[in-house]
Amino acid sequence: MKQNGIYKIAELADVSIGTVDRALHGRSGIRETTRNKVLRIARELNYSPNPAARTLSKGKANVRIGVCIPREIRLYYDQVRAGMLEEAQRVRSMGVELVHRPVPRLGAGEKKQLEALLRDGVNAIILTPGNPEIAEPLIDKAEDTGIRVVCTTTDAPRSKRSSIVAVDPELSGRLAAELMAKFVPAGSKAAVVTGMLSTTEHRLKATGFALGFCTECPGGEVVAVLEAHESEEESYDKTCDLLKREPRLHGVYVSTVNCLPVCKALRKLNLEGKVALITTDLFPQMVPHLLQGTIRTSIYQNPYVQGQTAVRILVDNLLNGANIPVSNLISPTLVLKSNLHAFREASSDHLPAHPAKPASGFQDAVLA
Amino acid sequence: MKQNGIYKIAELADVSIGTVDRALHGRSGIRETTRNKVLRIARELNYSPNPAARTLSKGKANVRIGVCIPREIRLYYDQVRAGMLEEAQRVRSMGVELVHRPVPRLGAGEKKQLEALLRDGVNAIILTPGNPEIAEPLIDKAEDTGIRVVCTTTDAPRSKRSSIVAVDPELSGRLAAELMAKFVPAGSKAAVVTGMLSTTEHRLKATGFALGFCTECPGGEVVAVLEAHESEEESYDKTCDLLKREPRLHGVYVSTVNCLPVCKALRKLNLEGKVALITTDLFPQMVPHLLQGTIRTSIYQNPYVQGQTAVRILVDNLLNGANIPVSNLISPTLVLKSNLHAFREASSDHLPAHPAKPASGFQDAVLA
DNA sequence: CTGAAAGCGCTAACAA
DNA sequence: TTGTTAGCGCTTTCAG
Repeated sequence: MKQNGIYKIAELADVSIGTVDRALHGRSGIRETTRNKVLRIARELNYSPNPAARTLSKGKANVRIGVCIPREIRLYYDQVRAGMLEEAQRVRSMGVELVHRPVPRLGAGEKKQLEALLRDGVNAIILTPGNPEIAEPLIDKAEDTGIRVVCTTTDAPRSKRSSIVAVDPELSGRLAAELMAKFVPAGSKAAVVTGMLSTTEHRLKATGFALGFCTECPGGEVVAVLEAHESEEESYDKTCDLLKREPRLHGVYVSTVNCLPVCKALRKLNLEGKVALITTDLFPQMVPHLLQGTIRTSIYQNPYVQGQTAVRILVDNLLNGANIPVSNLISPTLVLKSNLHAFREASSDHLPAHPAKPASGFQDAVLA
Repeated sequence: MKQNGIYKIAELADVSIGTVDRALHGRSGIRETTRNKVLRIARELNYSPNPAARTLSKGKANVRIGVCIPREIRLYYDQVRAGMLEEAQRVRSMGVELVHRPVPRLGAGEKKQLEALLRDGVNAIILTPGNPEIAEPLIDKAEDTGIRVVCTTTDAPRSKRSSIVAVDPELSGRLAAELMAKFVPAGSKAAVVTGMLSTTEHRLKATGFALGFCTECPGGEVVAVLEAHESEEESYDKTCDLLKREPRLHGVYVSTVNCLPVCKALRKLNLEGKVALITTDLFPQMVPHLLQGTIRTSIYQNPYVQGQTAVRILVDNLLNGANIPVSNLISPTLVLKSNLHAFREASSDHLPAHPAKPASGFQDAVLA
């Protein structure tokens, strides 16, 4: 007389565990009435499967999560990937595995890679949609088949994606504005350098900054929003123009990762440290500018945590049936001179994971 | 012919799986030579046990983690606890359970509770040592028995604890100083309000601030370090004294959670907004002071993440045999007006975890 | 359509 | 001191 799980259901429904299994999984070869009876009882029992048993029984690769993100931009996506890998590693023994289908650059060929993931038969997808119009139908198709899609860093808000893991762009902009207002005198002029305002995230950062700056800086004004399309040259040229055109400019907020050309322009015009610069994210080449004060602070999007979180919520859902939070808008972190070394991107000693003392339990014996 | 895990070892060692089990777990009833042979082979095979199988076989409560932290201080420990519970919940199906042995206040009766935990036979302990001298021998005793001890928020650096999860106190102080230097004019005077300088954390925060302020603020000077011993009255009185004594004081850094008396003192002397105040952590009563600018920013220690992390590293170790990082010094986060609502302590809508769409897989059927 | 049975890798009780 | 065996809850295959 088994008293647990699937056996209990079988007993109450007066069928075999095989039939219970068929009912629970929507498999074929079962009469509708039987299925309904089993499902009803399962619900009454508040049944929830035992992930350990399932993992053990199925063997490896219970849960396959497809990942489609760019290969690299200034380390940003490397960090996202690292976060995902770490989290996947933790649950590997539970049969979770990642299936990578990277795109070379954001949005480049994501249709092909997404289609490949669907063919691969993954159970869920993590994606940075670069081209929402193209990605949306595929996202919707996946979700309609029961494949969860989580967007990260960028969003496809009009799709059926289950969740978004990203920083709140409007908040980023407002945070930048609040700080800028503390750095520059009242009545200052400020500008934004962004990618493309047609991208939702960039637009929200820009408007967040503009609104925040007006509120926080008495008499302050945002005199320009430069679209640099992630091009170093365009960014440099437009910034130089602006700096010449607006001699009373006191602050610049760069809302993309593309801040080096702006630093270069400031140096060229001998304005380093005079114009307050607030940037986005962090990579090694930014470190000297932060240390010498050209960059006052940077709004860090925590790519590592984003990757971790995306995997985590999917695993929780797939393994434990946990709900997926509709959105995971994380608050950005501020990079300053004093905490600079605490960020992975700026510290040379990657992951100082000491071997620690011999582990407990059986490991004691094995490692001894 | 089983080819995996314990069977493989048994086959190669030419013993039964029962013997392998005995060897691996240091159980009795096995000859030393046999044990060594088995262990050698296990190591050669790079054997690592299957947590799913183990969980399934052992039934519930595979891994019990003892928790000894204060019941509450301004919500801080509530957040720590929430983080621990969430993380434990995620792995409950893997047989992880928390055993709570709280103390009423930091350090109050922790000897008794720690001893109780040892009697309870927990596999690991999470602790906020309030009284390092008292806790240390017990920590050492636990570690000597193979019971991992992780300290969080506060440390017992001279004990054998396996790890510490906390913010870097020196970094907190330096960060406060760097910001203070950006808020006040050159040549300003500043002060620190702390708990007791005999506590390592408080001392490090104070010295971090002092050093940082001298470096970052040209001509700046830290004119006082007030020890308030977490007493509201003492804090208020000493702050009032200081403000009267030092009319040219431009900044105050409160390195404990005890900031309300300082706000009160500033109001009393009509200095709200004139003296830049930087605080530590966050609780609802601070919100108005942040919004109106009395508190310029607060150094948030992320108690929720600390709780999460402490449980997480122990589970990873106990379940997967992962190494325990020697230290987990997390970087503090800055609370400002714009991101205020992103913190759990300041937002009314606790955990807006939407039910999301029907889950995938079998859940579809069950929940349908 | 449904049932029976053999594992998945490990633990624990019982034999030898 | 060592071997054998019956589960743990679920999946999957093979018979009915």
